[in-house]
Parts: sequence; C-alpha cells; structure tokens
Amino acid sequence: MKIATYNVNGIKARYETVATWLREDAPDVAVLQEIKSIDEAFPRELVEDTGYDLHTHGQKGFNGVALLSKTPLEDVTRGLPDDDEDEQARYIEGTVIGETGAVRICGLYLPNGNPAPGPKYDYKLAWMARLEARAKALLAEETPFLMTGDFNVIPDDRDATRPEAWANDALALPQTRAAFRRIVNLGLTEAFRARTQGAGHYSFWDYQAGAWNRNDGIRIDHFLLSPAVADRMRDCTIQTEMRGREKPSDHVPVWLDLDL
DNA sequence: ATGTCGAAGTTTCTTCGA
Repeated sequence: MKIATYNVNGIKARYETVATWLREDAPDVAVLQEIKSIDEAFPRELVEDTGYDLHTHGQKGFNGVALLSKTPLEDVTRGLPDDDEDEQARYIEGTVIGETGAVRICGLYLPNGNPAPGPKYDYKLAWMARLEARAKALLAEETPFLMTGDFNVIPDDRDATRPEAWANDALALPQTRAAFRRIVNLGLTEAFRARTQGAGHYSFWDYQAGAWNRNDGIRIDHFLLSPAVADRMRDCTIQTEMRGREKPSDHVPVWLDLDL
C-alpha cells in the first residue's frame, strides 16, 4: 500500500498538477495539506473520474487538509482533541483497511509559528503538545497509526541546505526540535530517516530567490510510524522531480510504502 | 537582502500568510 503526503498550496490553483499526479502516480491514500478551500468549494471532479473517496476539513482562504483513498476510509474525524476553540483546519484522521490489517492515518498541517517568539509561536508549541497527547492516546490503545503531513519542523541541521539561515526560525528553533523529538521519542519511527541518512534530502523549496534552481531546500514533510506500522514499512521516498514540473507547489510529495 | 505565490477583500490593486 502506497501512502503519499503532499502540501499542494491551494487545491484550486494546483488542480491540473494534482489531477495528473493522482492519475499517473496513483497513491492508495493521498494526505493533502493547504487546500486553502472551504469543503463546499473543493473541486469534486478531482476524484469523480478516479473514484477516490474524499474527506475534507477546510476553511476559507488558508490551511485546510484532506484525505483521499482508493478504498473507502472508516471513522473519519476532524480536528485534534480539545480543538473546540481552534478555528484553524489543520488535522484529519481516517482508518484505511488493507488486505492484512488496518492503519489509522493522521493527516496534519502543523502551524508555521513565525515570527518567533510571539503568539504565533506559542500557538505552534501548544499545537505540538496536543499532537503529542494524541499520539500518546493512540499508543495507549495500541492502534496501529501513522502521523503525516507538513510538520513545519526541520528536525536537524542536515535537513537544510543552509541551516544557519534557519537558526532563529520557528521551523528550527531548539524548542521546536525538542517538541518534535518528544513525539518521536514516545516510540515512533521517523520513516525517512529510518531508510536514508545524510544531508541533501528536502521536501520544500521556497518560491522566492530561485531556491529550487539553487537547491536551497528544507525537509519538513514527514511520516511518523507507530511500532506496528514501522514493522510493515518497505520504503519511504521523496518525489523531488515534482518541484520541477509546470506550476509546482513549493512542497513535493513524500511517499511511504507499506506491506499492507 | 532577497528575485514568489495563492486567496480574499479593500476587487483590475492591496494585504496577508507562508
């Protein structure tokens, strides 16, 4: 089973790019972030031809996440627990049923947090604490799960072309990295790093300043796997070539292949 | 220090967020 995460940076602006990608690369499950659309305005024709099961959690203008699946998802829920006062659409869960088991898919768009320090950074850290609590709860009930999406976290200096340029940024501050490590250290596996070591692997290149042409990137789109899911991992790869296509998102898809 | 993009309102430009 192939699961892909992809920050599309606007589903309406990215329609052709995403439709072609779904048709040609055909993930079993696609976890999308930054759809920047209310649910009613999500282009249904994207999935009508392909038959994908679509679940959105959108809002006007910003943020917004979605799950697409070749087979129907079960028990889809929107928002993190204790999210009642959170107006930002950043989290969605659904269960995919494979031939030999089920996996809870947690799709997330973690707050950027800049400028730091400040209220936006406080919101980011609070959101990460709530994500950690959710991971703890899923581990406690022994639900096989994965968390994936745009974490807006550069885990380590090797995950940036120019780490010094990000040293004071909300994506790389020590508190951000510590919060990310706290979640991983609950017993999760960071899928990409379980397969690939070393620098030079990125999932985002800014539109500005020719970042793509200079390969000035960062790795901020991740998969965290619970133990049972980690045991089933075949591979985790970054689809770098997508950044060079016509009308690209500033992020590229990251893929997880599971024996499921 | 920065050469961009997408969405929405203030709507054929400006502002915001990233």
